[in-house]
Amino acid sequence: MPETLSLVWLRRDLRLHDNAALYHALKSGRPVLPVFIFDQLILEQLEDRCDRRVEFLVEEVSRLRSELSQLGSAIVVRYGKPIDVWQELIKEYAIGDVFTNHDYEVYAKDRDKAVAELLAERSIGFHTSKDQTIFERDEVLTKTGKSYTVFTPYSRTWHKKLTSFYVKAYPTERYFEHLWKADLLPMPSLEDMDFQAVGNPFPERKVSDKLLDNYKKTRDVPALKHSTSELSIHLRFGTISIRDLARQAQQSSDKTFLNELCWRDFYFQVLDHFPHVEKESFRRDYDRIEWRNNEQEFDKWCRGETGYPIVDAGMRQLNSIGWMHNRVRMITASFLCKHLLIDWRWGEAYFGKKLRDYDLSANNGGWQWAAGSGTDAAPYFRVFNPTLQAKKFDPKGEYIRKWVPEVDSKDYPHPIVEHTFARQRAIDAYRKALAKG
DNA sequence: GCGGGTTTTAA
DNA sequence: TAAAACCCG
Repeated sequence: MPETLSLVWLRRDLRLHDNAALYHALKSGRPVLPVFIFDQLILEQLEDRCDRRVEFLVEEVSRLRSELSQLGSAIVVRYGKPIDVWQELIKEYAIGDVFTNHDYEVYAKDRDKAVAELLAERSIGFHTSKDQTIFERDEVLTKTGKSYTVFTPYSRTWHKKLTSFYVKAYPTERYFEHLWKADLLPMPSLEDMDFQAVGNPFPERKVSDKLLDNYKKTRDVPALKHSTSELSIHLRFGTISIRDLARQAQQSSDKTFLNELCWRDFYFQVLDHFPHVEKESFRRDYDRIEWRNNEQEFDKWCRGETGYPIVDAGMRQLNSIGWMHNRVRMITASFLCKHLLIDWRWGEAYFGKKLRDYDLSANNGGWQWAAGSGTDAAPYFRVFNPTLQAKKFDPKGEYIRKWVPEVDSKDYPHPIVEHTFARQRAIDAYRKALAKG
């Protein structure tokens, strides 16, 4: 009779340090074997066969594999449909319990439910934990027990609740001897999954105290090297612990970065409580807006050829490195929704395709904020002026010239639409949609 | 078996 | 942070 194991299913928590599910598995009294599944359902839908996210995953899973090997243990890595892989694993291993961390996306919740049911049929326990957020679901509620839909009151409650206990790391290291003793197991390569490497380096998985102390000043200056933490990809895949990071941010004199982590929790709980936001506007009457959805204009926006330098710089940065500075994300998003009157879902999907740090909750929250259709939205008649935004946040035009070197030449296109006209057109379209009600 | 101090756990 | 578990004389 083979030894009964506890499996830890890693998904977007690719680390052994301070991992809730791993911790609980290690304390389950059974030898622990980690598992990672490259989800065929997601990967085969990616159009571009050079994808930084897949590349990052391969790199990081491979790193975990080495770490575990040094500890005398192993990780099972498979490519396939999650439910099929679990069918295989049930046959191959004597599984007592499965441990994993919460995921808040609709697809993920359905997937986990299906796997939990499959395991339940064999009397295998499925235990889930909070790990990627500081507070989730119903941990931050109004006095009347309702979920917040406006950030400021949410953040007040969030910060009040944030005692040192909630940012304490799970001491997994103490129980590493409970890892199952096993030899290295094979893992699929990027090529096996029909992807190719881009090869550019990923940002560091740490942040300096100096950056956090000056975050309020630097974070809106896209021209500045390391203007922001650039940790988004690590937060996306859990290669950094949110608790370690929050603890560090809490100790900083400037609490701006900590508040950004609060925004992150906010959008996770919005998606969890209001799953309709994935496809529809949070405020449903915003889906009555008659978008122009001009495809030629959309293509120009995608390529960074709108004739608005800050917008073009942002889009070219995105296309070139798979990342865009957050200040510029707001400007480009606003421009698409308001100036071009293109459905926020088109822009959201484009960012989703290109961003190496793509996260559904944050991306959707940001886009719905820009469109004005979301939680905590500014009134619709407030339309970003891209020229003023550029003057304010890139006064010397350094960021613009880095990504749009031909900006001062005659080759640079004329503005795709005149600002004052576009602004009024947007306000009229919004007013018309929202008045019907 | 008891006081007390220290470590671990809780999520 | 607070309670429980552990350790030691």
